[in-house]
Amino acid sequence: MPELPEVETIRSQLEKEIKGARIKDVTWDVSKLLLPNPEKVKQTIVGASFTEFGRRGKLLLMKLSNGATLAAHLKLTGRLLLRKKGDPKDEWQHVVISLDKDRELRFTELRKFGYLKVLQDQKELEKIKQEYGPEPLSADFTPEVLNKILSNKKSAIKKVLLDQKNIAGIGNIYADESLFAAKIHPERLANTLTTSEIKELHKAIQVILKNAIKHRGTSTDAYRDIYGEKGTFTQLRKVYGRQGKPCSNCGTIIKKIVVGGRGTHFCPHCQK
DNA sequence: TAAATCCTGTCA
DNA sequence: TGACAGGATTTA
Repeated sequence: MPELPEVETIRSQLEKEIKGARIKDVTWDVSKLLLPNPEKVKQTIVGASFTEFGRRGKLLLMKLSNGATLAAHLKLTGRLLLRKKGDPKDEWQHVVISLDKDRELRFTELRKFGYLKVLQDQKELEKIKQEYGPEPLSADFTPEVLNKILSNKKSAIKKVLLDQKNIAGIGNIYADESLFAAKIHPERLANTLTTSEIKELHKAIQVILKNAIKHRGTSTDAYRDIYGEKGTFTQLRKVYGRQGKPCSNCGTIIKKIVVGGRGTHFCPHCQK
């Protein structure tokens, strides 16, 4: 599923390919994917051009020349694909943003949980940005900041990592992978982690997210980049989706349990 | 805090 | 053929 590394991959690819591109038209066949409503989206973005591609957590922020921002959340199965006019229709294609030079930005969504949302102005953009916790790859995300986040939370560390209000951009794959790398059991209560464990976890989060970006994300499921290509971090994951297989570190069989209602993969021997 | 909700392809 | 997966929000 698209988490921080996947959205960051899409962000940088779009920046490279369509910065400055002008929006000519928007068409759709599922209204609920366009917020606040399709007509408003069309009216706002047609005629404008893309000036900047940003990201906050898993939310892609496409800034426009008219001061508005088109925000995209891909949830579990959303894709943004860059195609040429006349290319064969993509699977689950529901929104097409027609650009200059016969290009199309297509939004495909199998489960229809994701959305494209117009943010009218800077104020609306800032309001949404501040709903998230720190960006885990920014300079102000330090072990001390992580310590502060965890110290007053009496719930499972896995749950705390998934809450976007605590840290922005970590989803099920990278939560499990980070906890494995830090040798921390996913059900440990957040406020019981030692200083050195927090340091390890902080490092694991940063190393894993950076490496996943380098490999253009993980494609265990529907995720694809804007060219329709799979990410290659899939081959590097140690626990996510590897239940029943041996741990790469000790050979113990990887277990899958449910934590906070989410499938959670870990090594019962390595993670304490 | 836990469960239901949205949605549909995949798997048992 | 029914259970399951899952991000974020809503409801119990």
